[in-house]
Amino acid sequence: MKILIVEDEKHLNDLLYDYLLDKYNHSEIDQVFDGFEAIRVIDEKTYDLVLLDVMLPNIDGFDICKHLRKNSSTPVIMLSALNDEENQIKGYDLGIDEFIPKPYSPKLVIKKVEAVLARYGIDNDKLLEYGLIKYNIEEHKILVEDEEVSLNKKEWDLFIIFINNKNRVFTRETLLDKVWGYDFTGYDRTVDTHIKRLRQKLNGASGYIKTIFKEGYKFEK
Amino acid sequence: MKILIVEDEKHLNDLLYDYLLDKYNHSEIDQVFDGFEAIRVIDEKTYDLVLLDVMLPNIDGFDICKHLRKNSSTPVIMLSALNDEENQIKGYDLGIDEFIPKPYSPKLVIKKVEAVLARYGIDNDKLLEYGLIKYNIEEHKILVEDEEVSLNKKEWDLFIIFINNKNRVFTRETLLDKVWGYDFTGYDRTVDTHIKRLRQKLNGASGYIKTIFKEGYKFEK
DNA sequence: TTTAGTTGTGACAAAGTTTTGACAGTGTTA
DNA sequence: TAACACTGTCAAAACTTTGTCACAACTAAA
Repeated sequence: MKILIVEDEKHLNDLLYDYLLDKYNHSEIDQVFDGFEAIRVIDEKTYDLVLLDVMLPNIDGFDICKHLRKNSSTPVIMLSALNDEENQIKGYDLGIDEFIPKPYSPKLVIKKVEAVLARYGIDNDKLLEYGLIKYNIEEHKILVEDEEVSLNKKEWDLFIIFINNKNRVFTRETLLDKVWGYDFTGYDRTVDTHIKRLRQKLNGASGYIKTIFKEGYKFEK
Repeated sequence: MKILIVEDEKHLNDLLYDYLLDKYNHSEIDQVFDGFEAIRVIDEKTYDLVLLDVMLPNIDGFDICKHLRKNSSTPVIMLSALNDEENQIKGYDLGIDEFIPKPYSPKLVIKKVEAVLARYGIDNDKLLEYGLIKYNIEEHKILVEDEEVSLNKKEWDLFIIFINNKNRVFTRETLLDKVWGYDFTGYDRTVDTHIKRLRQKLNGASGYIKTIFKEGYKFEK
């Protein structure tokens, strides 16, 4: 699940963040603090839900909502100190899902979030996402472009290391230590073979495993 | 930056989490609550720092530390209610970096965290910047005017030397020694060719590599 | 302005690395 | 036990990187 919090008061933003993380603890929750940033992240990433304050530096919540609605139907919960009917109506006209007047209790916000997510049938299925890949480490499950893929032990071990250490370059030797164990006495090309097999299974996401010539491999979108 | 908190009391764990997140707000901070989990995540992911409680369900902090030290030198700060000299000594023998007796103030913990990270020269791993160039050595990544550029090994090695020694003039001979090694027996114009290739890839920042006629090269905005 | 010495550049072949498919050994399961 | 899946090794193929060279472009000093 991916949730974006747009709120310029750091304290409130963090409060929401903590409550959401507590409730949806394997989710990606992003925080931004002004209108420009909000537009930037909205354009880059698709969220399951946006919590949107109205009064923001640079671009206000209404305009952000307008922008968002141009090409997405992501649910929006609007937070506002401007608790008058006119603003609420303006919000609903722009297609928001809930309007929560300030001051609010975080618990109320969580309730509304649950309600909205339920309404859209979005459930907190703990599938994490990285580009084309969805995965759940606990359930040992991985989907690539929504197709379930089954990995062998070594492939899975490699995958876990990569997904938990995105962007980091691993030498073959390090991978051997981590996956095969310190005492493995074989040949370091073995890593290549398993990388090959993992790449094949990753299909469209095979390119996420990058070869760093003469260094090793790294995992990156 | 990646920090792991191992502490079984949810309340204390969250408290540390909040303080750390506030201080290092773009970092990945993971929380685990018992010994088995701790071992699992330690094996999967490489952290920059581990905060480790001693009294834990399943496996205690000392054994976790032992396990961690088998193949890593990640800094460890140990937290313990067992505030006797013997336990502190036991901890330091296992290679921990700091020992903080409970009860502690979160602020003290943050201070110690800062101190340990500084001691190891670990900084909040954003992309470093120099003029038009952004780079992250660990991730083997370089952006020029926000476009990612891929460098070959030799180009990368040259780049690293330059970026770490801005303004310094290097003779071809010095560069050969540093990049190619003392035993390279080739021709010193090889350097020129690689400089050419590096400049081409640096695009708009190509002029940062200055030719010092009859001396060599230097790197400067 | 000329000249000798330096540096920049494109092409290319050699050297080195990585990818890949095949195979055999090992383990697992029914 | 037979069928099957998983793993490590290998060698050949595919691909990248590298060093050298020849010539063009430039620099500095006479």
